[in-house]
Amino acid sequence: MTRPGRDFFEKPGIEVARGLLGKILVRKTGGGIISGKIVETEAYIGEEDLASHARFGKTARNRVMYGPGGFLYIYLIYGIYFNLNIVAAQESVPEAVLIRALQPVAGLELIKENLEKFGRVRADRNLMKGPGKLCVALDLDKSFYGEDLASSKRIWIEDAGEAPRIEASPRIGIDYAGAFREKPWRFTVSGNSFISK
DNA sequence: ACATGGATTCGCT
DNA sequence: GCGAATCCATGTT
Repeated sequence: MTRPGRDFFEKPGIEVARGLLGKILVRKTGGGIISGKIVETEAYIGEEDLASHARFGKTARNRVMYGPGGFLYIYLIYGIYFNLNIVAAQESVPEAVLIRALQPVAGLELIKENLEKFGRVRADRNLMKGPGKLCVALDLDKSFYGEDLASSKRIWIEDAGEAPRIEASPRIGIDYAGAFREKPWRFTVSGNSFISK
């Protein structure tokens, strides 16, 4: 297992979104290791992408998107859930990849504990399907904003050497995005049952 | 300051 | 497959 370095992330967002599929996201908590295979991603590409948080330019919230690739962009959505993004492309180019679903690999008990703690989410179904639940399962919060995947000791990516077959489709939940609504920038591992839809 | 609205989820059909 | 709840951080759209 090798850990992708800065160069892996400092490529166009679409390439990173595809490249992340089949890789393992590892989270080290006080209780142990949680890990999952990335099976669903979405790319958000630049200020002209009307679905992207960068569409209004640089703000306090999205500033990390304008930094170098490989850092985490985490934000609160609907007042309750966090979403996990990985910044792509080079400094000053605001691109990011939303992680939408993981296939559990290790730490199933910890995942269930985290979901139970959250209360709203039942622990017995669809463990890491959907970006909000995935963050609950991994016990991620605002303190991970700006975390560096290339050097962090509590969250990182490992390359399992897999090159899965990939399908592209329109992104989820962005009906407001006008001409960008139909862009096929959502990527899934072909035939995998752990994707969110 | 504060109204706004959302890169969702769940539960019901 | 669809509709509605939910609620706080964000940007002032």
